[in-house]
Amino acid sequence: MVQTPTEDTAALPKVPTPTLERLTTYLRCLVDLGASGVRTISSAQIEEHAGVSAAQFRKDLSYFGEFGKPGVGYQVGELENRIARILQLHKLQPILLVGAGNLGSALASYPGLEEHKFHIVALFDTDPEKIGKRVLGMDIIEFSRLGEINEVLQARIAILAVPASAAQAAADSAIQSGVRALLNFAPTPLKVPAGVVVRHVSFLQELAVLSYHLTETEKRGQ
Amino acid sequence: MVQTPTEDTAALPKVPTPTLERLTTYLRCLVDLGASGVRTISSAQIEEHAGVSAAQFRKDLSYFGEFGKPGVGYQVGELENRIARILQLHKLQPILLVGAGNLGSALASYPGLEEHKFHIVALFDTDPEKIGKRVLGMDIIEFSRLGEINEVLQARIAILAVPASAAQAAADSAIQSGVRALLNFAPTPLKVPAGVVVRHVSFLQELAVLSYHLTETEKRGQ
DNA sequence: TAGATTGTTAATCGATTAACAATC
DNA sequence: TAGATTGTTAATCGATTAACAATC
Repeated sequence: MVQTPTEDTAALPKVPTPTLERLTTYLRCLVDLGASGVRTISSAQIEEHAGVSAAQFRKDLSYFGEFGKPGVGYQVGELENRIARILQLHKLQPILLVGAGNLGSALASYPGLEEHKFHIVALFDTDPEKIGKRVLGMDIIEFSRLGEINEVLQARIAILAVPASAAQAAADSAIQSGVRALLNFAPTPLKVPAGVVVRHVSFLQELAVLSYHLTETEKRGQ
Repeated sequence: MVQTPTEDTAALPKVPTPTLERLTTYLRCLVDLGASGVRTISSAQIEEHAGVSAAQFRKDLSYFGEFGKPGVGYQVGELENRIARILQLHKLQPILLVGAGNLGSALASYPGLEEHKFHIVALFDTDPEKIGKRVLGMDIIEFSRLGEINEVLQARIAILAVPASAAQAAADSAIQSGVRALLNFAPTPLKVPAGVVVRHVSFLQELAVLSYHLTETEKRGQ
């Protein structure tokens, strides 16, 4: 196990994305359990409450260190804090929201955003009709001013709730202004430089997958 | 390869979920290419336009039959139709929407729904303030009437855009009324009987994954 | 101490990628 | 026919599950 001199950080095993996604599930589960007075839990109890196998839960945590005591289990409060810290949910995250249509406005007022320390700090749109109108106490700002505005705000995350035709331009501007993570609600893939992370949420894609499974279950049932 | 007598259908190889998700990407790509006058495409061109490798594309299609001609490629229009058919996007799909808050209303008016033959046929909420109000020409109906209403409508897909606390009850009612596929926007896992498919969309989960990656890229960059 | 439960290693499973024979 | 490109098989990669030694 000789480390080559050029690698100065002992490359930790890369964390699988499904593991990261499950962390938020564990977190919600822990918050719930904590609220109902539970102080200690075992991986078996997580399995029951979160619907993720005990083995999977322990494996997931193992990417980040040791969290429990053999024979005892995990401290609810402590585990909650440590997972929140891993996901950076312990400190305020400023977020840009591009697109102030129906979806954008709904996302801006999504309950739980603030609770998870996500804070939408600016709202952009290209529609002159919308500029200056207010959503949740924020002015809607002309999209072309994104760069200038984010110079001050320094947000690193942007949500794109724009039509497919506008998505790439929105992404480019955001990245240009320093954004390094994009949540894309537009039904189109984005091209981004290395070092920028994109997650894509597609309402229609989800429905299509369900639609496929519908006929499958019918066939089986029939 | 002797078929046991109890298995009356030659169990087709199960289609991986990622394959189904990519089908919608191909579809969009094909629609775009078709609109710009392209008649024939190769898997290599799909790779370029859709950002999915040519090998992956061919493998994905292979679950459903043969679609192209060696040495030639695929007919854009034909492939488009066949993929739409696989996903059942060729016939109207009635959908129930439970929850007429900000998110529910935004989803109801999502552009592209109708284009993909998804049709929201009823909108439910428990809030007495909202009952009878109209969204997109539809009355908002008291949630307790879901069963009675769907007896007539016979929708098999429901979208849940309700708070976490109401999600399980909404799912139960929908399933009771004949729904077999659920798209869950509530930040909580659902318990459903076998034969019911659930897809879960979690805005906060997506943001949390991005948030994690942000610090990772910073570490690497640093 | 004995019983419980962890963290980790090894075995399994499934999806992606690469390679190529078949064929237009 | 020769060149191009498919559909499929085999090799690789990565994630999940199972098993268990370590330990509270």
